[in-house]
Amino acid sequence: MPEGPSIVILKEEVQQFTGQKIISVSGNTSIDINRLQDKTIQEFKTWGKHFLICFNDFTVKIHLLMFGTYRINERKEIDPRLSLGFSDGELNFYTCSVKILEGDINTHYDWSVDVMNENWDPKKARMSLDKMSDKMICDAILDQNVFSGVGNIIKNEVLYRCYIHPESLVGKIPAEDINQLISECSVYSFEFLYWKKKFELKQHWLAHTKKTCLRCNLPFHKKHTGDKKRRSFFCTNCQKLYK
DNA sequence: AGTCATGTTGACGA
DNA sequence: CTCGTCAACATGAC
Repeated sequence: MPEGPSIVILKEEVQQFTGQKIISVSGNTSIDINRLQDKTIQEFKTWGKHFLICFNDFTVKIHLLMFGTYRINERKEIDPRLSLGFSDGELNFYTCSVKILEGDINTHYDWSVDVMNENWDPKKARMSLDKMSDKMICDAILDQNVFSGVGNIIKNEVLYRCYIHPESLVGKIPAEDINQLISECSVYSFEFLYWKKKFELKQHWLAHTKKTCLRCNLPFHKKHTGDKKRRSFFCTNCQKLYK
């Protein structure tokens, strides 16, 4: 379900509850949910794939992992991990990780590494990559401390767009290409958001799950690459391997 | 029907 | 203690 853009959509969809008081709370999460009772939501935020429900002096962090889902003013059959009731609606989360972050949320997150945040700082990504020269780019792009919000789909699409083989070593990729990769991580994330809202994300995939390269018509390669062993779809004819 | 995946954490062992 | 590996979690698409 979730890469960064999907969590941005979630944030937009729950805006009706900003400033609302939680009048009932339940769920099978292990956190102390009583703490949320009668609290007012100050703000919803996201940091990459993290969905943040901010209160005065603490924040509930929700991570949907691979299979998490949510419902707004609806319920699924299964028990919610966390359910928040308001005077005029409810918000339900299923099969996700729920944690509490104490104090000022700004002390927990560096917003400048989130590719969809207004404070996103490409130069910072550049500096981080410079320290990872022996890593494969497919792993570096998925590093949430460098490109928060980027997931496996975005990884495959960005590498294809930039003509870079996923197993290329970060330190061997020309500076110009690195800069383009960094830029595309953010640019593609916003395109992902735009297409996902129109329910046409998949039809815009050029690499992810594809069997043939639309540029040269040769078959794609599918391989679990890097330390993370995540699926990569790539064209060895069009995407250059720097090693 | 069985396999696999848009992800991360924590336990365990070397 | 630290590093690396891997199981665990849990749903739905194909």
